[in-house]
Amino acid sequence: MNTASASADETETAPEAHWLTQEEQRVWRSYLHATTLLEDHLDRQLQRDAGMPHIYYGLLVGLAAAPHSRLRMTELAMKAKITRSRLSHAIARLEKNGWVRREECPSDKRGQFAVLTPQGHEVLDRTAPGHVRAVRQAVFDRLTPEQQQALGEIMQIVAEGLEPDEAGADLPWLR
Amino acid sequence: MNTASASADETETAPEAHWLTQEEQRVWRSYLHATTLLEDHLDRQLQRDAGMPHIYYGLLVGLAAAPHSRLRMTELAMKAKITRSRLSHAIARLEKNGWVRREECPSDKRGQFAVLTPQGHEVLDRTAPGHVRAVRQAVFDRLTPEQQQALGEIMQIVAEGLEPDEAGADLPWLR
DNA sequence: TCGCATTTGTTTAATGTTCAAGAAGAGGTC
DNA sequence: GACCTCTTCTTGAACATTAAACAAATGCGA
Repeated sequence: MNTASASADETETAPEAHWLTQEEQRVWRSYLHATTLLEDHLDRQLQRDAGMPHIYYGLLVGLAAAPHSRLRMTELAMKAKITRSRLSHAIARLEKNGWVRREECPSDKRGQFAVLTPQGHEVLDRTAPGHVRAVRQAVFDRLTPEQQQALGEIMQIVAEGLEPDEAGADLPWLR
Repeated sequence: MNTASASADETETAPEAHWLTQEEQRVWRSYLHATTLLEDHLDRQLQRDAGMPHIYYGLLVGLAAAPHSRLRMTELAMKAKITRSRLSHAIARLEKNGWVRREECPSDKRGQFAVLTPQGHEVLDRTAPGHVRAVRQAVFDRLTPEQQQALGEIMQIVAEGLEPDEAGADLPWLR
């Protein structure tokens, strides 16, 4: 039995609300395969060359892009689309590596800043070219300009759909 | 300093091999945001409704689609695009839940089959509609037919690029 | 047949993530 | 101020993944 296709006696007609059509299935499978393989690929590339997983690398990039290379924990979690708990653990590890340090927030004693250290900057400078190359090879080099544009639009739509404006939305960094 | 943009004195011209253009950066960031949020969303949906993470659910789906609901470990790892080690752990857990059982392979004494149990089937039947609904809401309902088609093509290209035919390719299930 | 590299799958330890709970401060209302 | 609720961030335990090492079987070539 197939748990994601149209029911057996309905070869392919209306996009029944509860199942994916053959074509939708193909698209969805491609999405899962590509994202799984790409995540694995980039994780390995960065683990090998920078000594950290892809998401940790993204945290350093996020800090580097911020004024004074510093961001409140919640802001950084928001940029990275992860939970504050996950961020806490991650920053603890990056701190141990000497790539990030914490600083207290003067205006709000609950708050903490994560600050990129010079060593953190250095790791980025050293490893960014290799990482960009990996992303290019895996993605941009294989797509036409039209496909690149379409990808951007599609992903933005999906991302926006998952972080609605309404209060009470289940966003990772508010959990 | 920005570790993924064109260098400071080059506002935006040729797509320099080692950096992403502004536009490429936007696309890449959208990709990362969408995939991170979607993975989180589906993991939570399935953890809540089916008591397992998304990738485990995918393993059950893979088995359900196979003849006799059974697959060799390596074949299943290949379908799911994961390592055999990861699969071993996952199947151990699913076995403990009673959703999968292992069977020896008669023709190759090293081999093992993973087999979907009746309870495993039952979990899928019970939870598939909710999962399909979540996927629809997050993805297909928000995209035009053209975008859906483009997404399928793009993701297939990326996936293919990451599993080349050459011998010696670093594929998860061969590690 | 022997020897040896390869394939198949598991195991252990280290690492990373999730979940639930909680400490501590902020901010509002009375 | 006293009280309450919400926000911010951390913690510890349970769960999941990765990495490296391994045992056992296969199968190929001498």
